[in-house]
Amino acid sequence: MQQVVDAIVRKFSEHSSVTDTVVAALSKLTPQLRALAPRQDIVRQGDRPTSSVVVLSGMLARYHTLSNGRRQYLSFHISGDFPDAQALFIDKMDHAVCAIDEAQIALIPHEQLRAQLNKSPDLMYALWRETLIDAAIFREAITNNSARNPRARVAHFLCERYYRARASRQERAGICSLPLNQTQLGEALGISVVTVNRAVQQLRRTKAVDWTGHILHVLNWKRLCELGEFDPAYLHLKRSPRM
Amino acid sequence: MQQVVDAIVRKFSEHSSVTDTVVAALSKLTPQLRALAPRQDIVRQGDRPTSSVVVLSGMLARYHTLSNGRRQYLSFHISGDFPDAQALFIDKMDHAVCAIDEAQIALIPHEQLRAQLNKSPDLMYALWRETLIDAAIFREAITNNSARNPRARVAHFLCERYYRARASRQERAGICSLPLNQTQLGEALGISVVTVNRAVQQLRRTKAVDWTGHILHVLNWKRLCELGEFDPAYLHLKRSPRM
DNA sequence: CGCATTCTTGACACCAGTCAACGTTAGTGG
DNA sequence: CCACTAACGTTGACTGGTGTCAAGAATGCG
Repeated sequence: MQQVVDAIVRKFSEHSSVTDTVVAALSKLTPQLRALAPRQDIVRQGDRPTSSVVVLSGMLARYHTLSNGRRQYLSFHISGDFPDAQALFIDKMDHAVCAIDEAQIALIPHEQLRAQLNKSPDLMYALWRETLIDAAIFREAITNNSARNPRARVAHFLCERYYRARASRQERAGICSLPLNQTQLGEALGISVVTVNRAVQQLRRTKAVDWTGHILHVLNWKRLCELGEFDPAYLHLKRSPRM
Repeated sequence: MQQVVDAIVRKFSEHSSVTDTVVAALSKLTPQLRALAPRQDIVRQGDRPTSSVVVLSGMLARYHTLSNGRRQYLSFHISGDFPDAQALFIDKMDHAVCAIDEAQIALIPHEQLRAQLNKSPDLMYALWRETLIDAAIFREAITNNSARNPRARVAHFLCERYYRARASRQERAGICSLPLNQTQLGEALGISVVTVNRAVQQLRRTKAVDWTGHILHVLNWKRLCELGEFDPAYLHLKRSPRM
């Protein structure tokens, strides 16, 4: 269970001051651990979850399913993230949550979490802030998918992934795990696989970044930021990680 | 001031149970009223606001400014909306807020609002829920701007505007105010003005909807929903308005 | 009435989607 | 260890949708 508290504390520390009372409140939780297989759904559109998911390892994603069956990925989540925090206050899921690769998660019953939120306002503010930053990331995705060409779109996406991985201090410098395939990236960015492929190759040629076999190599962070017009302000971290 | 409480109560009632204690807490606020001219900014990217905006009348919008100067509209807001609620818990604005047409707003000092949130958990949950629904709308915008063709994109946008206007019970059936021009709609949906124009004309030909001169006429709601693949579930309203 | 803004239209170029084939990689079982 | 397979990445040819540009029509406001 310590593992769960640690993941949440580390994540919350990125944007909030985590006091002892917050840690104490989190320690009262008795989450249930669970392993997910690649592509396994943990929450479906229309569900009314009674527990909140916390990612411990691996990557989870949220997605919409369109009437033609197409899938639109909305966000990707790593250790410490709450991909369905909203379900605490909104009954019905308007999107689904699935695992991208093998993932470990914790399930916290809503009742338990609500009880601790009521006892610790700081915990409540931290989780609220978490959901607000989530919204900021969605806004940036609107802009990215609406106003940038495919190359910039992919570059921006890679910037965000790498920056958030660095912020979580789980990865070595210059490298981060990115267990997606190009089809899925296309479904996130609103472009076809072929276009993703050509954009990735263009980026490789710039020597700013390489992405092969689930590992992202950042070779020239500054240049990659320029290519993606990336400004991390929208992530609202207390301090920038060393890049 | 009653006007401000009314607008907020009406809006919160759409998704939450507004108890007497919530109304009492809201009545303690002493907001400052302000009129905005069309296109006037009220919050700029990078600002650290000390008050929250509540829309009383007219339409406000949030937008990103890109490095090339282009503008990406992120959302549009009407009476009762809190377009910068996030600033209560996130210092620095990652986007700007402006008026679309002539608008009346109320400014509530953060300190005051925070004090009342602490006194009334129900108020806090209602505002939190408000921000969560906001996020759901952003997610839908990602999908709309990434996965639908221009005609469906415009149709979906019109559906959302009309549905939210009906939910606010401020407009007559069949009609709602939409004080945008086609250029702005293009900047919201990630398509060019010319493409917006052609999509609007296609929609007119379907006899499902007409949009001329800042007034949206919905002629065939069911057909419009089909054209826009619109399902209002993501708005998370307690009860659907009569359409 | 005159001007500014917005809407509308057509011509044209090009980017990105689709389709289809092929290459590559990784995992599986014999 | 190799053969087989499935998933994924890559490429080219082609098409069509969407952006850009530019001009003209309509609308609204002073």
